[in-house]
Amino acid sequence: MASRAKATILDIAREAGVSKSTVSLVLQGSGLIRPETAVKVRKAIEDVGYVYNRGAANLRKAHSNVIGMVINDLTNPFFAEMAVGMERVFQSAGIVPFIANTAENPVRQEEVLKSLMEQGVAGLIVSPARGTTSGAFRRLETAGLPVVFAMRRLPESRIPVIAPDNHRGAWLATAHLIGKGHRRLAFFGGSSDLVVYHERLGGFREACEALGIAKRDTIVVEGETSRKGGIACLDTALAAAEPPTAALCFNDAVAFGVMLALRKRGLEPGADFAVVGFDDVIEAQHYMPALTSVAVDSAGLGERAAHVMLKMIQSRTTRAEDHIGAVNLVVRDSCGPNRRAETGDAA
Amino acid sequence: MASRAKATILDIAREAGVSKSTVSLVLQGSGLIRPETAVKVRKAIEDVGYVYNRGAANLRKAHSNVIGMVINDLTNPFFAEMAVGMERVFQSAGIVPFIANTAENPVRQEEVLKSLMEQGVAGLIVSPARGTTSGAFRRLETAGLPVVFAMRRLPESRIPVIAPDNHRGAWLATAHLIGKGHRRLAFFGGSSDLVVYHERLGGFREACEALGIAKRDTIVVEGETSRKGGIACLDTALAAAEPPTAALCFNDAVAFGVMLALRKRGLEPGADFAVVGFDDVIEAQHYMPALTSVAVDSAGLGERAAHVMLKMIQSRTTRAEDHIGAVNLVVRDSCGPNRRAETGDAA
DNA sequence: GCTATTAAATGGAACGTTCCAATAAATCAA
DNA sequence: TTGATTTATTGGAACGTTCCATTTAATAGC
Repeated sequence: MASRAKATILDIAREAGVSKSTVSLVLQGSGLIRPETAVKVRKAIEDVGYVYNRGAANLRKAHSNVIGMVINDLTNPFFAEMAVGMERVFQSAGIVPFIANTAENPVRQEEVLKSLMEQGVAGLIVSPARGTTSGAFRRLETAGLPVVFAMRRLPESRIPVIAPDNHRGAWLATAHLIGKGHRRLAFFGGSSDLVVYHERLGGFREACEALGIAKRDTIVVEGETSRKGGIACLDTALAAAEPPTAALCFNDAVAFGVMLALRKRGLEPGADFAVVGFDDVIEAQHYMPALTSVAVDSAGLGERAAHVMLKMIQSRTTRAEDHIGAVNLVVRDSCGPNRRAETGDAA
Repeated sequence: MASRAKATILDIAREAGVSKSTVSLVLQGSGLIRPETAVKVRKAIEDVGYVYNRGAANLRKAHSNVIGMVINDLTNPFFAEMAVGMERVFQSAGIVPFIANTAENPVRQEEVLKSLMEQGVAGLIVSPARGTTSGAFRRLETAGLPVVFAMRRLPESRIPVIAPDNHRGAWLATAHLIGKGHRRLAFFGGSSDLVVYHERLGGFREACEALGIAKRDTIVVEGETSRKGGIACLDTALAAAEPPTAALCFNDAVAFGVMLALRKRGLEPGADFAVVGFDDVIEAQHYMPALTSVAVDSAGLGERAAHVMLKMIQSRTTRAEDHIGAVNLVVRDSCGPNRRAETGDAA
């Protein structure tokens, strides 16, 4: 009947006519108490509207069952899917993940990290915000808290990372474009303060070199990793003297922007200009034309990251191996007719 | 430096040569301590790698600065945007929101709610999972915790709700369709265990009646609120003896599915069959054809909900007024040529 | 009947904070 | 000087749990 002050274990004890220790034992499902007593206690718990105070408990136990997931952009379905993947495995491990969004803001990230620590989380999975300084994680490392990075890494840091094989993904996509006969290629979107950017751009560059595209026949346009960014990139690139005929985009979002901008200019994505995305979000297959993209299995990587975290917590270590997830190119319609359907005239 | 055991306020006190009370005062920025002392203490805090234990503090203070946001589907951009809107206002109020995803699973929701309560949150904003029983919130109500529902409401519950004007939105959309000359209309997607469903369907029904469409010329197909669901709905509807020529969809996701299914049948959305969505997610304007949809301003509603929560916490009440957000129909290309560009031949 | 053994329940200290009441030191009024 | 006032600091109790060491009750062995 909801008395004003919050009910505690002592209220239950009084109600049930036992000691607080007995109640505590019941709460943790100990087999030491007589079944009838347990029933009586559980009834009292129900009656007084008790809610367990985990903060008080952690004061003694020191080991909480919550872990924090710090995500740089929840509105990007790519990261949302990753988060959901993580949740799945934590749930079945009886761990409650709390998600916090940083909106790519390092200051916000700092706050969020602090809060999560104060709350006494058992571990942290972080997809760092753009522009994060590695100093931000020193404190967590010295605190001995298990931390793993997902999707993104920091330049010089010993924190384990779960991420896709960005280099190879970019390589595959670039090779695909070249295989379609394109000779002037662009790399659109992203910015150089992201390690991922260098990985993907590196794959692009290496594929170009290996397959005989001169560096002067490539153009790299940095930009926001959003539709808006993609639109801007295309505009910049097409203004060049010898504009590219195909682009590898940092991101699916950028790719969508590029396709939009193409249409606006009366150009048909696929036929007049080839575009490849990266991440393969669900929308990719539903766009017109369907986007060819590098699939990275974000949910799978999320699950992987969660498993690594669980293992770290279990073995009370702060070290773990990096995991580089396999990628594969999903060929759809945004680079022109599909190879299988072709007679093979693409040089 | 990282000594093994976690540093406490007493370690700092020892390090700085003051009492624990002094450290506590410094921690909460009290003006009572001499500046030089404060500096000394702050240095010690840094040196020992101290992390504040909010659990212990809450044991005395009882008022925490974290609130929980329980979201039914984070992978739906509509809800993700709402969450981000909430975050914005909480951030500037110095409150840390923890997000938890229920994936439309009432059992999961129960767990998440329990965890959040145990963690001692100051309030809860919930977008209830499908099939939530109102009993799930009784406990929270009796615990005297401020709770507000966002976007969705429960059948018989006195918890304040922040939601769009679903009835009016559906009415507007339906009227638009009828104004375009359609005489056989469909309502696609959603299921009757959602209150929102009844609101939107009600608007649809009322508009039909008011504007002279007989009930037998309408068809209502329940279905998943996803692309997949939309595809299924269209298939069902077109199999009818006198199939509809236009549809109001429960959801943008459903609408995307319907457009996809139309294309697969060689029908052109807009020209051969009109479709209107609901929610107006960002993708709506980027699809081909761009989707006409009822804009509900999810981020704005999120902000509104957060403000209501803030006010409730401040005034330590558990009551608040409902807020019904204005909606408006954003006319794009999925219902055929735009009125303004027309000569007016649509009957 | 008496002691051993097992089973069930309990009191008390500890966890890391906050905050009240108390002290100590410095300043002021006379 | 003495007492009053202000400023800065401090000890200790309390918050709601857990868990160890103990007590109490029940059962068994002889």
